Amino acid sequence: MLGGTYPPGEPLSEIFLAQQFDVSRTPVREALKQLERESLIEIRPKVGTYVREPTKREIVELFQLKEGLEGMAAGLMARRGRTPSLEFLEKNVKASEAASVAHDSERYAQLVHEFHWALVNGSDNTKLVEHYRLLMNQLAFHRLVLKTVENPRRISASSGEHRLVLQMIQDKDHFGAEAAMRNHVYASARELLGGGRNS
Amino acid sequence: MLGGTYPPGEPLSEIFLAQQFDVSRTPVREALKQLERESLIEIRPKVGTYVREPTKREIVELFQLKEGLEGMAAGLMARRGRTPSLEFLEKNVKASEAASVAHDSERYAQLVHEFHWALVNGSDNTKLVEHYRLLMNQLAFHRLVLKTVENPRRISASSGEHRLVLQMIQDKDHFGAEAAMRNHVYASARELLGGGRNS
DNA sequence: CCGCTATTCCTTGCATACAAGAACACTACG
DNA sequence: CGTAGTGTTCTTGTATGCAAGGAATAGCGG
Repeated sequence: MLGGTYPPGEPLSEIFLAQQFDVSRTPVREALKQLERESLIEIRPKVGTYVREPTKREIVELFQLKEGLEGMAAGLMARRGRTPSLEFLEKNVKASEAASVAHDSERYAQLVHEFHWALVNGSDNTKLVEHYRLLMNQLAFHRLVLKTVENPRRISASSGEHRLVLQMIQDKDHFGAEAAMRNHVYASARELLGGGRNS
Repeated sequence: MLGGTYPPGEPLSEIFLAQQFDVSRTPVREALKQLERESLIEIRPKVGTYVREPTKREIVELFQLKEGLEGMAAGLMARRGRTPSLEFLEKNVKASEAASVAHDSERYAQLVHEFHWALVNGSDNTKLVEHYRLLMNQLAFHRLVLKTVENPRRISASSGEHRLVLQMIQDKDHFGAEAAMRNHVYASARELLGGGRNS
């Protein structure tokens, strides 16, 4: 629904959105209620509905969760042996390394996105996938995350970390895979947030 | 809302619930939509609304998630030093051990519940708490979990595991705390589900 | 007696009218 | 000129009527 971008803090009246999508207020209200449960908007009763601005602390918390969930996924995937997800990951890492040496940061960003999702899906745990989707919904629409890291050094390091995670999964080292993935997510978050583990 | 127990598979008509709570269908519908998002019920359009029965696989997946999230929480809490949550945990473990030797399984079950929640809250990560709450909502209403384990041997072992987790947190060993908590959750789940890591 | 078909009843989905409350602007008074 | 009071207008919350679709059942034909 909110495919585009509404500025944070902007009021979203139900009647306005209803006219936008040419429906009544009822389905709009249902959608807004969902978005409120996902912490994407804030509905103040009898006052108005506003696009929510995540606090810095929340961003840090979300990245901590991301680290834990993706680490879990890596560990679970490492126990599974050869799967279509693993083959996809292998091709993805190869393509990432190619994009890295070619300095094609846009393509690399896309491949990174696919890598993380393939890994989570590869965990073969639908509940984990569902929680991860919720988590990413909160992070994805934040402009902080949208600015793709274009630092060539970071891209090269990130690519190496991806390969390390892949290697651990191939070796069925679930312990190492989880650690490697956590380290990778932590490093990426640190790059985005500017260092410092706690707020 | 669903404080009580509706049998799984039972149809829940909106109009019936509306009469039950003496409100119109609109707020009932909103509540049901939320419960559907939490996978507690299933709304088949133009057909009916039914209490959802989690599959065995989903139960296993949820326990895997529980293991990961509670492990995360233990690790995060171990980094925090002395907090009110830690003091609460210390008192809780003492009380648990007392209940264990007294074979008061009912009191022990209550203390276990408080232990897990105190630990998650002690992580000081509101997003983690929120995801954990969602997770437990799916598990709590399942009768499988409600049958408190009354095996004295398991109670004794569980109590010891709680103390070990507490010890690791006191020692600020976040790595050990996470491992100990994971092991505890895994052992408890195994007791409930009857062994076997995968379905 | 069995199978097919049409109809009726039930459900949820949507649109709209009304109610309640909060914020804001305007006015009157100190 | 400042401030308190009041009225208007906006918002969301709720109730209700209607529409659409699926399922079960009754009726009919073989």
